[in-house]
Amino acid sequence: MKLSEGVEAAIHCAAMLAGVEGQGTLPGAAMAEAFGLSPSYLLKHLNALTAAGILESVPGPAGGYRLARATERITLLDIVLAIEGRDPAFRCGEIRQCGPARLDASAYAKPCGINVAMQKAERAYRAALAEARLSDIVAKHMRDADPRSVAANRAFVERHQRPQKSTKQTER
Amino acid sequence: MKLSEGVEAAIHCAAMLAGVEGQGTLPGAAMAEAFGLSPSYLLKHLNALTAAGILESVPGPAGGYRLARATERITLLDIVLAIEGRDPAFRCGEIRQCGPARLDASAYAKPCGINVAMQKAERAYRAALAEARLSDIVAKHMRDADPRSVAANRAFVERHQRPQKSTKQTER
DNA sequence: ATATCCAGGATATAAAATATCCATGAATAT
DNA sequence: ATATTCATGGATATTTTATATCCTGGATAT
Ligand code: FES
Ligand code: FES
Repeated sequence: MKLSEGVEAAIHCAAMLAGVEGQGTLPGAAMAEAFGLSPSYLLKHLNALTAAGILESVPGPAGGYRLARATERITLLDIVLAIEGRDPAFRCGEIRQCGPARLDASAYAKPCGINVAMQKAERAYRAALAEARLSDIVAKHMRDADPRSVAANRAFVERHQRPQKSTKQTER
Repeated sequence: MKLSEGVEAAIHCAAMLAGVEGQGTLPGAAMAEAFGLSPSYLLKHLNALTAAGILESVPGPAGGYRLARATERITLLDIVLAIEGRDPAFRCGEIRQCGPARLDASAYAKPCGINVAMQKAERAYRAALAEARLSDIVAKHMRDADPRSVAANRAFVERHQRPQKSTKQTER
């Protein structure tokens, strides 16, 4: 049981994107630099977040990433599932019927008790993650973290964000 | 996030060992055969369970494994931690301070909010696993599972279990 | 003494995570 | 329209981890 490092990176990026104004975007390379990560690899995770509908991507110059919906409607569970996949951590391999004395299939109709106990625990895990909204994370950071840190973060997005200018704004 | 297959094997073995009578033991090779697993690899996991104090091992002929304590005092959490290790699934890599604009260390004194949210979810997961006692698993199996299956399991341990005879019993 | 079983280390293979590179395509300026 | 710039997405390499096997040594009952 081990979560990939990409999960941490993805959450940090989402939290940072929460700081851009309006429809502005933030290039992936900038976020990679901000956290000292390899850009090429981070893009893969950002890609996964985009595919999951958590982020939106804007190609071309002045492009980048932005959040696809409000921070109140993005949870840590959304991000974790997007990066780690939606499969449960424990998977019943049905090894109970892999022995030499295999019975008729009807004897294994009911799901095994081990699996239900494991899935119950995993539901508790996911429920806890679903309670953690991105808005809570950023709010708590603003309130509790060191002022120098929040100022530095704000300055960083201020410097790298790219306001979406022409078409999209006039369309609205 | 993915649990190793060894976890399922370990739980099944523990449940099977719950069926042996008294101080009797069950050889690891027999359990490997019962679940269609590679014996050499299963021994590694059983070894981990022994090191964690969940099982006891008896060398020599008439040797094997037995539970180290009552089924009421063995939880799925015990087994999962023994196989997967005690480290948390999510580890804060402190990438917030890996960027180019690293501040003074005092700015990162407080633990980051992302980590606390993740650890909170993991505590919920472990708490749920700690609620699941091995005695519950076997009781539920006896009650709900197909009668043919429980009979086959009982017959299997009956055939392979090895009663501990001489010294240990006379000592007591 | 012999046969059986576990413990542990060394080793080999398979799978997955991590990291890098290049081709494609979109927006802007000329 | 065309060329240029930039980011995305897919394809590819490298590293780490999990899985599986093998062998030696120690312990115990027959
Ligand atoms: S048969 Fe093993 S967990 Fe379901
Ligand atoms: S700094 Fe990234 S999770 Fe703590």
